Amino acid sequence: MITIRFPDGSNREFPKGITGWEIAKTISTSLAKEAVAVRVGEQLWDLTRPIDCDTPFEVIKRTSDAGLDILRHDTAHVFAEAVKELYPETQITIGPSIQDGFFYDLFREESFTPDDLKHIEERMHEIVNRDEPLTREVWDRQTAIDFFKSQGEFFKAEIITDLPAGDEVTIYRQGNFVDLCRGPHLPSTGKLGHAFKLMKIAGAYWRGDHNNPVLQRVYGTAWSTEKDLQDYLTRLEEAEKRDHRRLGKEMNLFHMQEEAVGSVFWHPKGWALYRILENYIRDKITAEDYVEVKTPQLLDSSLWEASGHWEKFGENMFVVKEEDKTLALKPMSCPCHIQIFRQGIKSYRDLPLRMAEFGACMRNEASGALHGLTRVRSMVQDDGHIFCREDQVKEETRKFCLLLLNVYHELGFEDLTIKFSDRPAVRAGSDEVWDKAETQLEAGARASGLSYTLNPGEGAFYGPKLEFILKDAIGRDWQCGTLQLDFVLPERLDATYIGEDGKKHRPVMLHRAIFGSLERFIAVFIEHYAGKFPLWAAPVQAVIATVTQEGDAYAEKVYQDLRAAGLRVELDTRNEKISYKIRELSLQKIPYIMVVGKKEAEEGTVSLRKLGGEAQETLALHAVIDKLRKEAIPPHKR
RNA sequence: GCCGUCGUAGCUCAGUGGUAGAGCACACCCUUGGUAAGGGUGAGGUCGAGAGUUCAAUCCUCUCCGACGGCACCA
Repeated sequence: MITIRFPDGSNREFPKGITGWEIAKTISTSLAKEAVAVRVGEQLWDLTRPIDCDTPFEVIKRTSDAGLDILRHDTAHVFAEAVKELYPETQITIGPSIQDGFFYDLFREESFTPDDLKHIEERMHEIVNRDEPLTREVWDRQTAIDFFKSQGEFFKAEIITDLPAGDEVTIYRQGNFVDLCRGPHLPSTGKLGHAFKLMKIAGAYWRGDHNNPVLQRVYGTAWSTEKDLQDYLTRLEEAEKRDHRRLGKEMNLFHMQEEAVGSVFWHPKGWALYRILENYIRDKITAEDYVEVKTPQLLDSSLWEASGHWEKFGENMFVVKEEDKTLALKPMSCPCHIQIFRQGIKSYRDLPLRMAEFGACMRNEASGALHGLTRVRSMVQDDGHIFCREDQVKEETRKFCLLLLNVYHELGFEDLTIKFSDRPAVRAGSDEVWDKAETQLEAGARASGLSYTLNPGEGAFYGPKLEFILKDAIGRDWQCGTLQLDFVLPERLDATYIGEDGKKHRPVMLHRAIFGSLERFIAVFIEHYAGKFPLWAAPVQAVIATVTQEGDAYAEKVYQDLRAAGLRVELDTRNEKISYKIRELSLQKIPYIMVVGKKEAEEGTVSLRKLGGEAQETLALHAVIDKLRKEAIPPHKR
């Protein structure tokens, strides 16, 4: 007999060699039905694998995270089996589970088409219906390698060859399909169910290296129930509706075109939003004793050579030849800020010196990297550099973190994660300097009450950094804010200050941004609010819409009064029915519609309708002005 | 940059080896209508660019440009 310990702490005895599934059945049939695997000690095991010794034990249900993971992995196997049945010449490589589903990387001369995916998906459903048992086998390594080679599966053979020497080579068999896999898997394909769907085909390099062959990657989604699948597909649709590229067009905020790839044409409403956010952040940093500067965009290559950018990022810089000179458009503002710092002699009394710029930067991003406003070639950073002494790093870090948290909070973002990236393998500066830098940056982050995850080895070559990551509506993470410690640039560009001792010292430089780029942040802002901006940030805060021409004169007065009160309003006196105007203005996501007709003109009122609501309230004109003015106060002035 | 898909009216999209169509938007007319689409008429396109095949190309082939989805990249 063996003793099985359950998660609630209870123990029970079972005969040696009992399977996890059998144990689950003794608890309840519904649990056994929900079970996809079991946890035996630290490991996840197949339901059908015999258990030989005393162990902590837990049933993994299909709805749990670990369970879903197994389901998705199983779906990948069923996918691979279907592919091998339909297109036997295909080599299969890896097929892991990922967020919301799985992917499988395939090698085949011919491209898979969307039609092929349909056929594969149909075959997958058939395989599920066949209810093929999955069995686990432990193979000798060389046997496995030879087997896969004999099957023409050279990628698989390579994977096995590269497995760590001590690892067991386990094989899973389902029907005629044999695959290398760590497991665990469901007892049979029938248990998988039908809540999966193949989504798209993409290219991916073998082992993620662009020197390797390109494989065809098929993405699929898989869930424990068909309802979950449906919900997921609905979520995708909803996310698409708030895609900033779509809303940018629909709301007439901006556009992009062939002649300016990677750059933005801001339309009046988009530019209004841009200026509102720029001015907001300007207010915030001014209150924190930043000084704002503006530096050149076109600079001689000698400066970039001195700063190290030429060597390290030259490929991403736009270069301009001018007679005997070589100039480059700035990809970032830091070297320029050091030039300002270097003007005149700085004293330790001048530190910390917080220098900010809305810096227009150009980076020659790879064409495939461009994406709406989130990845552009021409952008404006809410850049800033804090020049300080080493002993001021902690306090400056703390201050910045608090400012950033406050800004994100005021703008409505609460879902924030932080990564602390420490020294990379290739770096400048001594270990002693890095020790100090990491310790202080960490201490500063701690002092602000932030929790963060470690991102080992991902720091910049000149110093460790904090990355602030927002989650957008589609669930994508966006790195917006950043704080980077830099001991190298001040050295390279020879920034000094005079210390208390009367001698020259090197300042430390903190590179920092809250939005990152205005463009990217606006994209995130649009998606976060699905275009329904808070009143203070809405480009057009209200539209006065007339019912008939009888209301025109009064509507004009309302319009002028609202404008005089500092509100961004428009007047809609078109010859259209009021319901038509309401529909159109609602689709434009105008926060308030003010309906003005004969009745309102006589009473000196407006009928106010809030976006998303159906109820209206009729208020005196002055009351409406008060109400909107109050609501339109930016968060930092409340 | 790489792999794949796509590019037709301002927008969303249909379509065909014999030089094109819908809905919305736009213009004009009728309508003055009270909270998510009133009606009529009209204008609008070198079918992304270039080359090739063909009697004939928006459609087939190739090259280029761009967009989209991934991959790689993201100081």
